[in-house]
Order: sequence, then structure tokens, then C-alpha cells
Amino acid sequence: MSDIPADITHDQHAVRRQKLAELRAAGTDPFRAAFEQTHFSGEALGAYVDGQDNAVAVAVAGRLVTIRDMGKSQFVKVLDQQGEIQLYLKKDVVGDDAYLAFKKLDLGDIIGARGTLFKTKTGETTVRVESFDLLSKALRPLPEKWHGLADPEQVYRQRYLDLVVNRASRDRLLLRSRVVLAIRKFLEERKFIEVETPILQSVAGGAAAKPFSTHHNALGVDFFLRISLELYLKRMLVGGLDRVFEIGRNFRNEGISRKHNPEFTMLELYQAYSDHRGMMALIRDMLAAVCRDVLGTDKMPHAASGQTIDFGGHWREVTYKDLIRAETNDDGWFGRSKVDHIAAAEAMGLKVEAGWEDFEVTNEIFSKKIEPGLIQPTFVLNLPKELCPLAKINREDPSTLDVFELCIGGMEIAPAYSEQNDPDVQREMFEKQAGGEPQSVDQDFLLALEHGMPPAGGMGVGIDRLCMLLTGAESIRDVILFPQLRPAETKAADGA
RNA sequence: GGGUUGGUAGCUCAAUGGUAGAGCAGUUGCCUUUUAAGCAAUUGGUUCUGGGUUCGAAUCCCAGCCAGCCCA
Repeated sequence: MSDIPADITHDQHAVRRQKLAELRAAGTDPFRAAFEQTHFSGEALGAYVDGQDNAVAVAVAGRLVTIRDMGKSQFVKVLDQQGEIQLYLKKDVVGDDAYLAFKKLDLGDIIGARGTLFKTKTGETTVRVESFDLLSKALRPLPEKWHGLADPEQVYRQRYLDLVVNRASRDRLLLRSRVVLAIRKFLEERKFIEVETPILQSVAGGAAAKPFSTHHNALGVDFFLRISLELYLKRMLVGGLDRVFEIGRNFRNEGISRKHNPEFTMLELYQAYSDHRGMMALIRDMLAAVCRDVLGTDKMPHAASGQTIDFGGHWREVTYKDLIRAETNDDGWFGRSKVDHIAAAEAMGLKVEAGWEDFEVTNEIFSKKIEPGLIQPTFVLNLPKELCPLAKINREDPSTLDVFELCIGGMEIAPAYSEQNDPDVQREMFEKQAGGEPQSVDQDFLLALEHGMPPAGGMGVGIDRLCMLLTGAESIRDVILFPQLRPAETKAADGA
């Protein structure tokens, strides 16, 4: 029956190419243009009427991921966007020729099938296939399904294979889409307007990070890829868009780690006439809503700590200084010298870099010793003024800012500020931060501020980290479809 | 950038200096409601790359490439 030469049976790619050639020789198009699909798998499973076998007709399509050959009948499963559905093929029903053609299909082939829904003896809703089409021949074998694809390099480089065979990856990455959708829904209800601002920027501002640079040929100028969304969104506030947000990619030319990818996604939003206190209420409502939307509950387990994170309960509020005082057991911490701070930090087992400012030494204690322990949603208030030059100074303690850092699951999830709208103070902060590099001050932004920006609360939410939290992913790579890797020589696709 | 672990069949993994194996997948045969189906037979290897040690290297040594983890 087969025309597969014995000397190529070990080479699955060659066997499939042979089958492809046979299909073409028989006048069959192995790469169809379209298929009239009536149901996704999930919809079809839901369309079955209890007790009424073969009452509902469906046409489903997807990738063949399981084949159970019973001789004169077959049970197979196809995978589509909604998951898997079982198909049942009977020689008597589809006819001898079609049945023979079906037997020549391979795991990984993409097919479309028409038939009716019924329930098998074991209770699985299944399509009793009347006819089918091969829609796209797979020339390469799928990874083994039982163990999945385990090689992390292949998982990231060939994510499409990971998505087909690793259920957990698929669910995790699909959840990410639902998170973003839930955020859009929430913000839309709160009258926020979604905008898009430039990625190519002359001055990459809004954060302290090394940018990527690139070149525009026609203009003959260099650009940076943005490191934050902030300064352009605030220009929208000046322009009268009182509630704006953007969900977009930022690029930072820094190291890659479990928590860092060179390109990552931020939500930034700005609300005129609000402040950081208003942002606290907003993020609380937003995260509770997102969590309920994607997980169906506002309580979720946090594996690393063994705790249950409760998005619906009371969210702790504590100042940065109180946390530091408690951690160092030193009420007079902020009155002491840099030398004392360095000694104390080193005594805690932290490494202090030579060039660090005093506030950086203290902040190292915060990020290494305190933040990892903040599992339940915690607003860390009144950060030291050196940490962000774009926020308003706190009136009662001018060494601090009207900001919060929201920590959940031991990670920074969202910083928020009462936004600085005094152009003169803002210029001063920028110049101090620029340290004598005038080209790194965004003069155009300062010009905008001089036209008057309403008082506003603003916030940034790291979408990747939020998804790590919600999925329990230990690496940012697990919530990014194609995380950055060193370029590798790809296996050449042959045209044989 | 530093430390560390790994790279063996399409995939998941064995093989601790002496002929490179298994399961799945593939190929062939049997089975018309199966559940990671089963049974039987069978194909398949530049052991990441390049050097070195040795009578003999997947295994030991050196360098490189890629990846994971930890640190910076």
C-alpha cells in the first residue's frame, strides 16, 4: 500500500516529503486556501445537546495531535485556539478511499472535518466525521506530546512547538491576552482613552535606564528606542486628554535575567485632577477586577511563599522610611551618615558598589531585604526624593515624594506618583539628574509643561511581572512569547 | 561580565575510559466507541564544534558556540 522507500523510513522529514509528493501526484492540493469552519473546538463541545447524538452538525479545523488507529475506525484529536476536540472516523461512514487517505495523515497535519456531535461510551463529546480535508501538510514531526518540549532553548526559539505540545505554556500565554483585555475593559469603563506615542525618540526620558539607539536614514539623525511612556503621555494631559493610557513596549539596553527582558510591556496611565492617593484606589480596583476576570476569584495562591494573595482584602500602607527603620532596627537611620549606612548594609550581607550615593545604599536594603518579603499587596509610600524626578515633593517631609510603590508577591508591580506639573521644579530635577549632560534633558517636554499641565496622578504597571504573578511563572520568559535570546544559526528549511 | 550546570536518535531520557541504548514518534502487520490505546516486527546516531590525553573517549583535559540557574 505504501510507496515509502525503506531506506528513508528513519527520516520523518523525508517520509513526509514523500507523502507530499504522492498527494501532489494524485492531484490533491496539500496546502488549501480556506475551510468553512463553523465551530471552534470549545464551541462545538458546548453545542452538543444532551442525549441527542448526531443532532448537531459542525465543521471544525485544527492540528492533528493524537491518532488512535483501531483498524477500521480511528479516534483522533485536533487542536485549535480553544483546545482539543476528538474526531471519530469510521470506514463505513467516510468510504474506503477517504479512509485510506486519512490513514496516510501524520501527527501535526492540519485538517478540517465535517460531521455530527455524539457522545462516546466513555462520555467524551466527539465529532462523527462524514468528510474531511487535509488543509496543510506538516513536513516536520511534532515533539513528543506526553513529556512535552523540555529543552528551554527550543521552547523559546520555536515557541509554536511549545504552544502545540505544552498545555501549561499555552494556558499561561493565553492568560496574558486576557489580562491585557481585562485592563482595557476596566480602564474604558473609567473613561480612560487609549493612545499610542512614539517609540523612536530623540531623548529617551521618563526613567533612568540605558536606551537602545538606532538611525533614521532619510532624516540623517539618530534616535533612541523609548525607555518609558511617561513624557509623551503627560503631553496628552497638557493637550486636554484628561485620562489617558498606553499599553506598550519599552526597551532597555541592560542585562537579561529571570525578571528582565530587553523589551517589556508597560501600562502607563495618567488621570488629571487625581493624585497618588487616587491612584491607590484605582490600582486596587483594577487588580481585583483583572484577577476576578482571568482567575475567577480575587484570591490566588503564591507558590514561592505558600501564602494566598488576597486582592480583595485590605491593602497595607506603610512608608518607605518606616520599613527601613524596622528592617535596620534603627529609628535614627535617616539621620546617620553614608559611612554608617554602608557599614550597616555590609553587615547585613549586602554588596555596596563604590560609586553609590547614600540613597542608593539605603535602597539596596529595600530591594534586597524588604521587597522580597512583601507578599500581600503593599503600598510603600513616601519614597526618597532622589528615586524619581517626575513626582511631587511631599509637603510634610520634603526629603520624600508623593508616590507609592506597589509590591505584591515580593515584586514591584506598579509605581505611581502625584505628577510634577511645575515646569521650573521639573527643569531643576531634570538638570540635577542629567548631571551636566544637557542633551539628555527633554526640553520639548518642559515647553509643554510651561503651557500648563493639570495636576494628575500617574501610574505604571509592568504587564510582564503582573502576568508572572498571576500565572506563578518564575521567569519573565515564560510570559513573553518570544523572549530575547542570542541569535542562533537556524536549521535551514530545505526546499527539496 | 563572573561562577555553575547542561548539550547523546524527530522528542523525552539512559549509558562514570572498553561494541551508544530505551520509551514515544516513524515504517510494516492485526484490531469498527478508543483515552499518553494495545500486540508483534522493524528503521534510525558527525554523542554541539575544534583540538588534546589514551591502545581505546559520549565519558578525562583545553578552547569555542548555545542554553538554564546564581551573582553583578
